[in-house]
Amino acid sequence: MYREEIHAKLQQSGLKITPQRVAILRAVYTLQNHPTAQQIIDFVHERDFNVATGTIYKTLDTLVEKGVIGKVQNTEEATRYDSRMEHHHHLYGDGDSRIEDYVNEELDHLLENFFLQNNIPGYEINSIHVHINGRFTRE
Amino acid sequence: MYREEIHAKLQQSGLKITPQRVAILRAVYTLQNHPTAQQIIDFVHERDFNVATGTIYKTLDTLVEKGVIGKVQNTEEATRYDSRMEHHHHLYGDGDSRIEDYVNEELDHLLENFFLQNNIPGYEINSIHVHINGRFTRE
DNA sequence: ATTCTTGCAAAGCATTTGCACCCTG
DNA sequence: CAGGGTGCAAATGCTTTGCAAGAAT
Repeated sequence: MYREEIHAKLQQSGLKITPQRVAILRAVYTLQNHPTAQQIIDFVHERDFNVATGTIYKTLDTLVEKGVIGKVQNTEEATRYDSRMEHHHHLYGDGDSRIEDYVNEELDHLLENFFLQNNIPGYEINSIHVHINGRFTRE
Repeated sequence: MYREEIHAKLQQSGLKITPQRVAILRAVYTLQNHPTAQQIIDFVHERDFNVATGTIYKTLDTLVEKGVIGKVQNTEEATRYDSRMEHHHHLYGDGDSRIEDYVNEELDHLLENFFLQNNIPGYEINSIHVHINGRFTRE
């Protein structure tokens, strides 16, 4: 990803172009494997210059907010436990801490068949969980 | 969930039956909405007796390990960022910190159609992300 | 000047760890 | 008395926050 493209991305999102943002964005694009904040910090420190930890976190938040980059989906709260042990999926409530179980064998078969017919080279599937995001319209 | 069932669960898993474990397990079964450790701590303190924080965490870990209860899937590390903004899914490597993107429009359509035909009462879907767990057999 | 950014260090929170004690077979 | 279980408090690790200083328009 070239400097010009990074500049363009920032401009499109309405953010000012600063050396810190350019460096952070370049780190995210360069580090392929869904980097953590720490990996981004290390990369920036090595390749560019010192950027404060707090700034990295703030900047990453800003970039996610503006839709320039994404976050790998996690519950982003504390770990939550589950009393159901059968295979099941989850419904997440947007802006809601609710998580409901979703059990549907037909869906399981559908996915199983799909991946039997659409083998992923170099990867052996163990299990598939569907994360459904949406809004609860009851209770 | 009755005391006898909880005792049976513990016994089946080869764990000793202790008041702490019974109380924690009852909390997980009673608290419906995928409780956090903190919610379990509060519940136990209110309904039963004081159990040390460290004990709750250790016990929950043990119960998950023995397959008595589950954890809601999260990356359980630090937040990870994603440079790809198109809709996509993720391949997770078991025992591997790798996360790869999986892009497949056919899968997206399949899921979309499935949920059009299988409406979830009281819930409005915004987005669907498939978490695929498995093993990378390359690199 | 006003607003947006940054640096820095302290604070916050969820979770883990180390160790002493305890109980049970 | 050996091993598993627990309590407690300190430590860890990731992330956030508050505030003062700097840069940009």
